[in-house]
Amino acid sequence: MLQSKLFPGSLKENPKDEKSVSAKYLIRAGFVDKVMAGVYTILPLGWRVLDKIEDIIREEMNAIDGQQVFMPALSPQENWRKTADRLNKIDVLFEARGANDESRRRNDATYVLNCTHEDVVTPLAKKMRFSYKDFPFALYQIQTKFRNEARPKSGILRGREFRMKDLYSFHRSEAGLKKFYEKSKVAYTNVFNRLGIGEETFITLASGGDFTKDFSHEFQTECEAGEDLVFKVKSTGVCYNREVTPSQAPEFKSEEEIKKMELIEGKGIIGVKDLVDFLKIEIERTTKTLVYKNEKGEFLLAAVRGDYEINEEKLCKVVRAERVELARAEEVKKLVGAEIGYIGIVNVPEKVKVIMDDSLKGRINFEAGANKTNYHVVNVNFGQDLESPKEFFDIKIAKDGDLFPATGEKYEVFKGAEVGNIFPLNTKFSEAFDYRFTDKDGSKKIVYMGSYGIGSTRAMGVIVEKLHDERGIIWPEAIAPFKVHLISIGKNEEASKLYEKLQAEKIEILFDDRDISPGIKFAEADLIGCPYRAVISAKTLEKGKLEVKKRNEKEVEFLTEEELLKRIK
RNA sequence: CGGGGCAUAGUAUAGUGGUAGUACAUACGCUUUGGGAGCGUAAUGUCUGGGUUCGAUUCCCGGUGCCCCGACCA
Repeated sequence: MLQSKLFPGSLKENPKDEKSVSAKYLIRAGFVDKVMAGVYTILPLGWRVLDKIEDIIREEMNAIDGQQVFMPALSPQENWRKTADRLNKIDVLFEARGANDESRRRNDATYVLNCTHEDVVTPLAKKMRFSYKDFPFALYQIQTKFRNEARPKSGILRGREFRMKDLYSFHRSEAGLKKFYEKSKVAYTNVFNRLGIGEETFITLASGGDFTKDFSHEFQTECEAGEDLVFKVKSTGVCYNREVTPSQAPEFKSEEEIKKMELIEGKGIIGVKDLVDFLKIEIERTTKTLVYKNEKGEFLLAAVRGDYEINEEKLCKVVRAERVELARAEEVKKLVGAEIGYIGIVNVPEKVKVIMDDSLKGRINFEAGANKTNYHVVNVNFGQDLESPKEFFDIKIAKDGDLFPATGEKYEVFKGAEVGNIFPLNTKFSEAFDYRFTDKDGSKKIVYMGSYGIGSTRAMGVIVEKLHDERGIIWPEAIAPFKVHLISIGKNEEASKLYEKLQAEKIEILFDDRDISPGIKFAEADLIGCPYRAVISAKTLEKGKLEVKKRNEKEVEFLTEEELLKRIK
């Protein structure tokens, strides 16, 4: 490719307002162009990279017998109503309909812009495959997804429209699903290794969300621009996403006499921060108590140490509830007789269930709401002012500094960017679409499914986040837009010859044939980040050699054309 | 979803109730060629709808969009 012909060709101004390195470099070097928040055009340079990333993904999916298909971006609303009314529940779902009167006169239907394809692939599979002989099988596609994100961020790391590989597997049994699920982990590991981010990408246990009660597994790349917090158990290497991290609070120790409980008026003192300032005590001494309601309308109190937050998903598991939500102000008042803000774990009405987090355990002389409007109590002690509960639970959101309960070791905590995720869907979608197969004995059995995603555009962004220096991007050879960036300094004729020669050898080469100052050429070559830079100038021609430099090395070498060819082939 | 800010040339910005300026980029000419070159010339403009006004790019209201912080993110 001649750089004089490359679109757009010249450098963009350094984009202001872009905080993430990947957005800055990818925009400035002309890999992508921002159309609006979270929506990007992939430009020729970017497409060359993305195409290679997706080829690698494709090869690994084919290796586990995935068959590629291409499903539509639009789908009928009806499909999305079948699964627990996902049409109304998925808060990132877009719809599409005629944009003007004339268009709507022709066809006034409203469609869903797919944000994932379980709701399309399940009816497809159901139409085609229904004998036990047909299983297992897996379909995948690489496609544009649409998600109405509240806040797109960091360039292509999180967009409203992005490309994703999604694979769906279908099995006769849970065991079959499990087996394939493990195979998919290996395939994913291969993908990220080949993309050059394998060493910093960790399989991370995460919530299955609405999809499944089991854990799902995320592939998290350690990355400052990432949006997830990953907790790693150093002794075993197991990683947890913050949302599911088992957490034990570091003990809050205070060697002191047990004091008498004291009622303190603190009108308008609501919230942990107020309390800390007002009572002049450590935050660990305060107690955060919230009133929840489960799906049956039963109330319960949940309490954590003041420096923690409650993890509602953990709370659900502890009380075996489908879901919990915060009780409304009037409900709280009716239940414990005090306004929100003064709720505590002392003087709790008999009938109300209290779930205490283990961060409360072992404290002496602590604070709590008095369950009396405008009052708090201090110097509260288990055994003296309230019964010590039979059991403490883990219902808090983990934070940096927490310990892994099983071994007591401190977690290593880092920010991660989720480049892939895999879900054991089990029978969620097959039940919803009534997808069953006929087994050997003629009986109808439910199909087990899994879903497996890799965001290819996000992966491209994460790779740049990981592989760059102060001058620009450093692409791994496997996905670089070109292998060689040839630069001529005043000697275009000689360079043209070499360019044609290398092209004939099927080397991917970008030739900077522009008549501009060498400084620009060097700076731009560093920014674009091809693995090899070759320079032809009066100086090199004198030696009869080329100056060759690898992007990730400092030293230059002088090689003959043949030596260069040998090196890069 | 909550809070804050912004909208002027391709880009980044200045300024004004009456004629809109600068830089970079672009085009042309001359010079220049190993780490983001110099001089000269030229072309290019106020997001959208309404209101106030003799007159609005400027003031007011709505819309749209963008940015930042937080919540959310199967």
